[in-house]
Amino acid sequence: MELTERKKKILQLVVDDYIETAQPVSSKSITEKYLTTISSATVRSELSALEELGYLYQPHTSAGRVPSKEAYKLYVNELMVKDNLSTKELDYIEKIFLEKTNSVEEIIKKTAKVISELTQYTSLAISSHDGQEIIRNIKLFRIMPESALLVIVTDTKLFKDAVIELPHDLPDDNLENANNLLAEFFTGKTLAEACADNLKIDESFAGYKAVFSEVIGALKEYVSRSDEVITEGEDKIFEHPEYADIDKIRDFMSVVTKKDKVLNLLSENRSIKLNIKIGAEGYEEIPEHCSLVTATYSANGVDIGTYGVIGPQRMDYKKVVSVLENVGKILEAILTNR
Amino acid sequence: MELTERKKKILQLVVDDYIETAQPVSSKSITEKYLTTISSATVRSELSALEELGYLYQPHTSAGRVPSKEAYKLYVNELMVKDNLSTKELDYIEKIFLEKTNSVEEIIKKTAKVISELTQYTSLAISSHDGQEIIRNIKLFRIMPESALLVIVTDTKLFKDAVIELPHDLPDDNLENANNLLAEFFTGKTLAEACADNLKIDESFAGYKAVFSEVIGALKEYVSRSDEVITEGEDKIFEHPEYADIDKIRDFMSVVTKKDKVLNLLSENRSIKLNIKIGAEGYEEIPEHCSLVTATYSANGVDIGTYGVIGPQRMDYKKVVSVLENVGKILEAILTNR
DNA sequence: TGTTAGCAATCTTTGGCTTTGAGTGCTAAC
DNA sequence: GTTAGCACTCAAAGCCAAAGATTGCTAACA
Repeated sequence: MELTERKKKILQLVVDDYIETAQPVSSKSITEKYLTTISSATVRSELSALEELGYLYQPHTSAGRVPSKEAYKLYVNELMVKDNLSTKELDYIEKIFLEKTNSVEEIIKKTAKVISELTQYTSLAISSHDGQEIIRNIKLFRIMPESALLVIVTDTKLFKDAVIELPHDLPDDNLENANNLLAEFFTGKTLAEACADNLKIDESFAGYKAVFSEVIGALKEYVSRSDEVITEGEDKIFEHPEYADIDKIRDFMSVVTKKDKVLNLLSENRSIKLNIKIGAEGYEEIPEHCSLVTATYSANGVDIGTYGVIGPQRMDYKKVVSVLENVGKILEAILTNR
Repeated sequence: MELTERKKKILQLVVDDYIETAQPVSSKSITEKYLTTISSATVRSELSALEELGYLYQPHTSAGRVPSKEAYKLYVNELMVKDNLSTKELDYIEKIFLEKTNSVEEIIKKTAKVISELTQYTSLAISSHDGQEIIRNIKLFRIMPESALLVIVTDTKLFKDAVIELPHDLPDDNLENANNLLAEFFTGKTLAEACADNLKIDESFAGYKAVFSEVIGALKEYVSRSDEVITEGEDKIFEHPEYADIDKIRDFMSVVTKKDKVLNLLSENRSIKLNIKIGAEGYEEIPEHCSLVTATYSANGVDIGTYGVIGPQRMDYKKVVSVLENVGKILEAILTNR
């Protein structure tokens, strides 16, 4: 059977209506609200055909139709008409990002908040690195006799710090020397280069070999792992009628309250610009009744974070995609220009 | 009417049983499980008296008794027998805290995690300062032409950092000078002294007045506000049968997922060693059906954080209090000794 | 051949009614 | 003061009927 234009149109209407109302869509409501020129009997036969094609199903015989996962997939790929954000919304995004923001953490927190507020869904965020950030400044700062704070500033103008161990009783003068060598050695290199395994540690660094290996360890840790995992608006899920079911809420919360699960979810889509997962799709972290939309943002060609929206399968995809795209555009513009 | 010893005993049994089973306690179950020497009719008349005194109530006529808020209050003050933690539990706490931990953030995260895992309730945590920490080291580190990272190390051996603005085009040499002056001026002072308003900025600092006022601003911010708010085990609430009700879960989540609310809750009890709130008790942040137990820990006479456990009114108070006390003891011992 | 009106069939939802069982309060006896 | 016995109360569960929504099917129509 062929998917005629009219079938597509009706499918789109069903999906849109179901996303809006959370109620199975009847042939009658289609003809009353949208296609007033044809009869409900005609729509009925189309719906019945769409059901046979696997795009719709009925919760029970005397109910309207509900979109299947296949329908949502077709919808996000072909059928949906992206929302245009209001100028109010766009201004809001700009206002937030024009405020001074220096650390990786702050950027991620802010972005997660903006996304959750505009979409009215739960947002997830991790910092992400492809290792292509160039080190602009790197320095150790003693905080205890045997440990130091390593501060790294990269060309995204965001900084990151980590605590490292110092060799036993390293005098302050030597720390100064070590700092000079660190600066000389690492400044201008990308993070990836800085922690490459074949790095030649020059003879002159011999005395600070221990320090260097600690620093490289910290850099590797920074590049390979996101320690910042943020979730915002976890309680937004309660607004959706299909989550009147306590077990679904529990499923949902057992993901969004666990940093390691959120990290896994976002990491796996780190390299993908925009990704839409409808239902679990094999990921054990996503409950079957949920959908996840993720986006990775970058500035100056360098990844700065992966963000996601998690919510019911009946998610307002057109709104979510528009918000993610617009937030990305504005954030990237602001971080690139400064 | 008098609260005889037998009435107290029966009340204790009712509370213990209700905490364990989450079911209204019947006269029959009391005589079967605990007081096998007296008849259920006798217990019934005692229960009826306890109800008249306001300690118990019946969900409906043909149900057993449930403790009132008054009963829980009496229970935590007089009746409960504190749990002894197993050596396994105590070893677990020690093991966690013996790992190297340097930043304020890490300590708080770890402690919140330990408390949640041992109590099986949701834990809340904020960093807290009474301003009595002595500054051991303070330094600025340039991260951009016009901003610097301020790193402060105090005698609790934990560090904290903040980004501050630098005056326009401050040369590196001057930053070095400023650092020397900062060290000279602030080292040895308590945080409270450091941000006292009547601080005399000496003539010789004149050139760095702007830097100093930024630094003092950051110190004030650090002392007055907790920016670190941690929650752990938000999904533990689902384990409790009285939270099969979606509205209660929603109430609960709307508190524990909002950092500002958690901050308010814990801040108000920051100065209190151990505090038990049963029901809202006038705090709009606490749902009426919840209880909150908080504790503030300190090392070397300096506050290091306020922690809380939030859960159903039917909370295992004896376990929670024991865990909070033991975690406090071990944490304080470890932070004091090092 | 596609569209439509009409109608029986299906199945959820709601409300009321009954039964069952747990637990109490009261009374009278010890 | 304690206890056995018993009537009373009320929630919970099961059952049934009525109401309402929506479909699929059929036959007629353009």
